[in-house]
Amino acid sequence: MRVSQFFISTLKEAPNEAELPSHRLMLRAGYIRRLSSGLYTWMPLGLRVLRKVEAVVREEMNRSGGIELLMPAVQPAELWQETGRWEVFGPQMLKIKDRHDNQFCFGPTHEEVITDIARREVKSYRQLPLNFYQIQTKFRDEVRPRFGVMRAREFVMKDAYSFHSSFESLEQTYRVMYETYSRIFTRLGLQFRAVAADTGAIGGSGSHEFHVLADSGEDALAFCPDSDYAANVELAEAVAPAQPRAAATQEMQKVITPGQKTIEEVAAFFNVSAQKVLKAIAVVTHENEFVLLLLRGDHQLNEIKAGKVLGEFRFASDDEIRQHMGCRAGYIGPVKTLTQYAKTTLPTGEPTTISYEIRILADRAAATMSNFICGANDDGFHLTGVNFGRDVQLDEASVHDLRNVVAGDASPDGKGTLELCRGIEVGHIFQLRTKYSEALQATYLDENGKAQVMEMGCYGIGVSRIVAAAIEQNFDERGITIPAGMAPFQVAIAPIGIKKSEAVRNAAEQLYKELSAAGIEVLLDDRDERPGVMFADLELIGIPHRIVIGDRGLKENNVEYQGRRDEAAQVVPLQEVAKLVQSKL
RNA sequence: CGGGGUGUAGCGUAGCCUGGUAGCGCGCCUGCUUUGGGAGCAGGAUGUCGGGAGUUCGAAUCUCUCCACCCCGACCA
Repeated sequence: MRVSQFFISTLKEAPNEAELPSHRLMLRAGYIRRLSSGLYTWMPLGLRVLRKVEAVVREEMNRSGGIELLMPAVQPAELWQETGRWEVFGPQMLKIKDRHDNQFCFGPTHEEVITDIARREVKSYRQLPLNFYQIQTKFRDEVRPRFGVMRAREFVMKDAYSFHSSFESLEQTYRVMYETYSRIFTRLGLQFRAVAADTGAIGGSGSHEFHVLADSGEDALAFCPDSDYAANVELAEAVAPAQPRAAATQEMQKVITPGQKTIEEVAAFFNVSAQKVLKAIAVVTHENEFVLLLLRGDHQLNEIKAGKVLGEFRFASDDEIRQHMGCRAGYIGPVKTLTQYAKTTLPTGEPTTISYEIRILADRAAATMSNFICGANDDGFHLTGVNFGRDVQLDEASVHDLRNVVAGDASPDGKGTLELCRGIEVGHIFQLRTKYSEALQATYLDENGKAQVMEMGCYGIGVSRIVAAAIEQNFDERGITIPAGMAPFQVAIAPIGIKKSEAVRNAAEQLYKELSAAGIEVLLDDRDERPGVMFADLELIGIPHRIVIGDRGLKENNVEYQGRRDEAAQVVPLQEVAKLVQSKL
């Protein structure tokens, strides 16, 4: 490709809407342009990258038995009503009406459509297993689109769905997909990690996420360097401390702590570590019960874990905290120095107060604290020397895993300690089991001629997100340095003074033809720009290999080669540069 | 949706507090010079100052309102 016949549109400065390196660079390099919040045009350069990723995904899916098809992006409401997800999916789903006033949605995912295909087309166990996939545009009306194509509303996804006559068959395909995903991300040259994951809204049992490792990733991952344990922090179990609770040695005392509201302030006030301070978090369940969650001061609540114990819940408002605890949020604690009262209204309309016991749930680590500090349920006061058993009743059933694991925690598999890193979720595989096949009555006839519900798996890859994630992992101060397998072109030729020097022009043209004929994607910068402009652009857009041709070198019959990540260029005889480049590809 | 912030030319920004004909850098167009790391000189084009309403003789600037976008939280590939 000649630059003069292509379209390159780079920016010296990134629009201020972008914050993340990958987002800024994709805009600067002219990979993408924003149309509206969460909606992006893939510019010619960016589209080439996107297609590269697609090609690898498609190739590996085909290799491992995937069968490609293409489903409509627009889907009828009736199908979604059959599985009950028309309501459940909520505002994330873009709902639209046609001219006949019939309801449709722009597909956020395709379990319903593919299961409909399966129930119509698959009749016998002899046809199973099957693994259909497509690469297609999805739309999810994200609460908060951000980071460019990383979390766009419209995005390209590879979604695969497998159907089976037994759970064993599902497990087998699941393992094959796990390996296929690992191969895809390896081929793309990405540093990634597969982790056990929460199954979330899609449901089902087994599930793994594939994350591209990057500090800016939205997910925290826990892994054990000494074993193969790895899980999303959402899921990673915080095991109970090995040490039992130490005996109470201090008397409980009420201490005036004016203005000390946060854990940090209280710990500093008493000159102890946050580990000695008990964190109390007030929440309200969907049944409107006020509950106190207890954590060690240095630990953080894991809302998914708490949700598994409590069901849906929300954080209590300041008013609710005062109503139930009689003080402000910074001073609440589990010790009932006062009876708890709640203001309420009698059926007669008369205001009154009732006393009752507030339910307490403690994290495993919090439950082993002793002689600790906590709020006194009195504005401006804390209690020291507090102990469970003596000052706060806590039964076994109230102790749960409620916190996020932290680095240094024991690995749940007992084989060492956990480390944390951050990742960008680019793939997710699920064992759906029969959730959708049952709802949609996708059955087949078994060996005995009996109708059986199909087992299902589903396997997603965020194709467009991979491009952003790859850049997030591969950039420097001059621009994009993505792995060659994803780069928009493999080689760039930068001729200096192409319009002036016939020697340069001839050498560049000949090299361009030679490399192109060898099937290499070459970009010839024939713009008659100054070298600085060419170098800056070619580096920004992330071409892995560059050949510079100038009169200076040609006098000695030399050109320069420089890899995108190389420190400096090397001088190469003109005749040998094609061979050199080919050896690098 | 809750909290915070920003909207001035294609991009980045000054001006706003204290109202008085909208400025700069980059980019773009023309010409000449220049050509190994985002050139120099000369000339030029481009703004409903996010929209609307109001206050005022006069609004980018003050007030109200709507909108868009970004950031932090709950969702997910």
